This record gives sequence, structure tokens and C-alpha cells, in this order.
Amino acid sequence: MHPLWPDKPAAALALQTRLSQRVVARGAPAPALVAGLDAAYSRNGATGYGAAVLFSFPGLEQVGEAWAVCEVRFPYIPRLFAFREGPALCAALERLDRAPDLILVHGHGTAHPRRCGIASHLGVLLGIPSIGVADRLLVGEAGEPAAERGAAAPVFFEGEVVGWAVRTRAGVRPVYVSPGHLVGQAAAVELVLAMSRGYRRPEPLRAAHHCAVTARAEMTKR
DNA sequence: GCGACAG
DNA sequence: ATCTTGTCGC
Repeated sequence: MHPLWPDKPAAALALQTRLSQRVVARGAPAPALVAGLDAAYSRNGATGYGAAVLFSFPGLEQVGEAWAVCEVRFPYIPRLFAFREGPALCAALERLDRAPDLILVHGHGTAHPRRCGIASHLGVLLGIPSIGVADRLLVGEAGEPAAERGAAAPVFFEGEVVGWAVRTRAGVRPVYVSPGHLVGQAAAVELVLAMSRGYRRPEPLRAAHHCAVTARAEMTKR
């Protein structure tokens, strides 16, 4: 079995604990190229379609796109999500013409039981800054941020702030932002807001989601 | 033991 | 995540 992608939960847990010690949740990168990462699955869940869409920053022009098909070999276990979806996302990322200097991942970063959600996990493996953006909390509690775009409320877990509930669009439920790696909380929130335009989810993630679903449709036909 | 639980 | 149509609302 691949040392970076064990297929046994026990081995995954051990690796996650080791990776968590290498997570650096601070920094304020000024990226020029940002990649949004997301995945879609076949109806039976046996096949995964990872997508990576590259955007210029701060201009937010799409400048690249890639996807990869992967056999899913790890079950969905809340705290071990990275071991299920990580392989497909990395495969897509490797197919990009240029390497991003920041990745936006659909899922949590430090807002995780061991402060090592998929965003932190991939950031450490790749050695590049990363940010996690999720639709709902895995751990912790957050107050309701004010209704206007840009408002944010801290996510508390075990007595510390591990992320933020961020209102990327007025009057719409917030997204949960947490540092992945080499990015601090304030910078993570600022960057996600700078990449959100009129929709709840930031542009790179919207594009990645669309790319993954489209890839599945094209593969499903042939 | 019971309930919670990213995508 | 995925299975699924129409429908209410801006």
C-alpha cells in the first residue's frame, strides 16, 4: 500500500496524527495563482472524479483546468475525509499546466478534531499554502455572523478559535473557513472573501465543483 | 451506552 | 457525496 494513502483507518489515523504536527496555521500569502479543488462521485461511490481549476489572483480569471478519474478505496469516515478524497484531488492537481501557490479545498482545515482536515493535510503534503471552505461544521460551534456580506463569527472548539463562519453573500447561510497550512485565520477569511463574487462559495470552488460534475458526465457517457 | 458526524 | 420535480421567490 502507498505510504501516503493507507487504505486502513488505523493507519490513516496514525498518519494524520503525524501530519498534524507539521501544520502551520499562520501566514498571509499573496498568491498569483489559486487552484480550487473539489470532487464528484459515481452513483455507487466506487469512482471519484477529482477536479482542479486554476484562477489568477486577484483578477479571478480562469487560466487552467484539469481533472482525474480515481478508484475510491477509502470509506467516508468524517474525521478521515482526506484519505477518501485526497488522492483524486492530488491527481487532478498534477495534471495542471502550472502549479498554484495557494489551494482552496472543499472541506475543513484546522476546524477538525486533530486540526488536520483535508485542506491542512494537502497543504502539508504539497508544501504549499491552503485554505479549507466547508458548508457546515464538523466540530465546534459558531455564532451567527451579521447578515451583510463580509461579516464573520469565530468557530470555537476545545477552547480555541479554529475557524470562522463567513458571510460571503448577504442574507445567505455562511461558509466555514479555516486555515489549511501556511495561512493564518485572518488571511484565510480575507482571501476567501476576495475570491467570492455574488455566490455563496468562492469562484475557484464553484468552478472545481462544476468541472468535477462535468467530468463525471463525460466519462459516464462513453 | 447515546448521539454527532466535512463530502 | 448521491438519489430526485416541481416550485416559490428575487
